[in-house]
Amino acid sequence: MINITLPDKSVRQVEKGTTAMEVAKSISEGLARNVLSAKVNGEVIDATRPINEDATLSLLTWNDDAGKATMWHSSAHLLAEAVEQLYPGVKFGIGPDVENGFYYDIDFGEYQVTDADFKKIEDRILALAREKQSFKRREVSKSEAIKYFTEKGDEYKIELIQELEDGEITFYESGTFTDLCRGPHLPDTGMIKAVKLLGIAGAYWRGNENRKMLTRIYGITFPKQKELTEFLIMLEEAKKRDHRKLGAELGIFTFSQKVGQGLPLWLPKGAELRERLETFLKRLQKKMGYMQVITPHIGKVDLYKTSGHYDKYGKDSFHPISTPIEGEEFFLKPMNCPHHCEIYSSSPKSYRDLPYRIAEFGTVYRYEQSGELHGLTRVRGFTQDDAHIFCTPDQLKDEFKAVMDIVMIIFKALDFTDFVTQISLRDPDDKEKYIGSDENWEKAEKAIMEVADERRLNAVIEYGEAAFYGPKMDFMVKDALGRKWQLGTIQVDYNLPERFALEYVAADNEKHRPVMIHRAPFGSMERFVAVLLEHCAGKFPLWLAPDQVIVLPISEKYHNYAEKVLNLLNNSEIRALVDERSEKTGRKIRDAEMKKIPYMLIVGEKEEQDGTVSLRKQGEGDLGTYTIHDFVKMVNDEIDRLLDIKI
RNA sequence: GCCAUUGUAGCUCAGGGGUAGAGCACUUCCUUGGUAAGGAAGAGGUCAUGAGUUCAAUUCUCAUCAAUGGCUCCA
Repeated sequence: MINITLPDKSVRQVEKGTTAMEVAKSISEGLARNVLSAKVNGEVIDATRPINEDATLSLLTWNDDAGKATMWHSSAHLLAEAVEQLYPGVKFGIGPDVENGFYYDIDFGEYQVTDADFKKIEDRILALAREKQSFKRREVSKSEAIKYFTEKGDEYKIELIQELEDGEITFYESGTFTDLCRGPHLPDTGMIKAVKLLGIAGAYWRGNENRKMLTRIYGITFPKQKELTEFLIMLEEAKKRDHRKLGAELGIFTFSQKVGQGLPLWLPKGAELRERLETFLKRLQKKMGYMQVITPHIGKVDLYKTSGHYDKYGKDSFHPISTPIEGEEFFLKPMNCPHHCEIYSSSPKSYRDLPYRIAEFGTVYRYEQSGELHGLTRVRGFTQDDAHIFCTPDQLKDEFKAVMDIVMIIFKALDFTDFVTQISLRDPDDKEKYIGSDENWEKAEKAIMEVADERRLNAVIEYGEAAFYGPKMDFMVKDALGRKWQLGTIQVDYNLPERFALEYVAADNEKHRPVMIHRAPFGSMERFVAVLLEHCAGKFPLWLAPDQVIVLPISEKYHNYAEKVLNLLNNSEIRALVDERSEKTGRKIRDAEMKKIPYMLIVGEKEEQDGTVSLRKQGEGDLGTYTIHDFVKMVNDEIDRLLDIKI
């Protein structure tokens, strides 16, 4: 007998070799019907696998992320089985579950699949699911595994097997399809009731752009048709929040084929919005001891040879600009740091001058691959809310923390509560990608890890994601479709100070090397505005809204009064306008609602007589009558509350 | 950069080898109306660009440019 501990801490004694499914059945048949897989001693396994030792057990259902993952992983196998039946001779890469569904990478050979094939494949998947195929797990030897796929003629699987240890290889067989797979899988495929293939894409085999591109089919499945319908509605809703759509509708930005790919044009309302964000950050930075600087958009090629950017990115970047002088070349600046290093070294520095914090909304240009460009989130010309802090090694951690404070203040002011902190370190197996000594890297990485520790941050650590000159702490926020974007970034750098031979005179009257922090709390104005648009679905917080108030006169007779209200609002620095079209009130309200203007003031005979306004809030409706004075105070209070920032 | 899809009015889209259509938006007129669409008329397109096939191309073919979904990349 063995002891099974359930999540409620209750313990059950069962026969050795009992499966999670059997435990579920002993609790209730209903539960058993919903079990997708099981977590046994922390490891997710098939619910049908025997448990042979004392264990903690959680039964996983559709309500658990790991349960969903099991369902989607099994769905990937079904996709493969369906494809293999419909298109004999195809070869398979890998087919895992992902955050929202699953995919399978498939080599279709000569056949060119398109989404016109989807219906046929979906129907076959559902038919196979209805067969209630069970997944048979079996351990195979390496030679046996290679033999199977050699006979089948699937070189991708053979390549995968060759990298595995003999003794750890398992196959799962369901219906007519057998796959190299670790599992786990569903008890049977009958639980898959709804399927939708979401898209088709090329994907390099093993993520290597020098290898063959396979066809990746993305899909998602659900235990109920209704959930699929809801998922599809959710996708439609997300599209409405797309910053590219909202940006056009609200007059924030546009692109022009003539100006060029990835080069955003900021429209008046967008430019004003950006200015408000910049002013907000500038004020904050001033309080925190930063000084604004301004540097040119180009610099001599030598500058970037010194910094290392030329060697690293020169070939794949905008090429240098030549001049009438033979051999003279300038680079469009891809970074502000080299310029800022030169500002630092423009005069001798004493330890009393440190930390030396210089900030600039610096516009930079990077030749991103054409396929990478994406709305405002990935562009070729953008403005970083950049700053560089030059400090002594002793000051590093406090300075780093102060920058984290700025990021948190910004995220709080804009209600970004759902973000991930990521610590990006060097890839220990590929040090060639980075500049600088091991010693410098170790110091820098240690500093970031310690700060994260002291702040009790629940950070994700990613190896190989560091900048080429130093490790970073990044703050990632999701867009409407759940894609993650890096916004804020803080980087510790011992290397550029060395390359630029930066120094300060310390108390010991000797020359020392400062440490440098690169930081951009917004990341870039472009990406930040994009994520902000999606985050608030175009309904900006009052202090940022391009138009805060619209005055809606009931008829032409009240235009004079409307103008008077407008003047009073403008005098109080409230951004307002009057809708003087000869339309009915209902129409004016609808249009203002669609434009997402936060407040509507309806004025007619009653209001003119009393010197009041009838207030309506976007998305909420009628709020009653206010005096103009009270309304102005209310707006100002709301803005103060939103910007109530403690430093 | 790679794979796939797409490009018709400001926007959303229909159409199709014989040089174009709807709704919304826009302009003008009528209407002066109290909390999410009042009525009428009008204007607006080199059908992304360039080449080819054809008596004839916006429609077919190719190339280019751009967009979309992924892959790779992201200082």
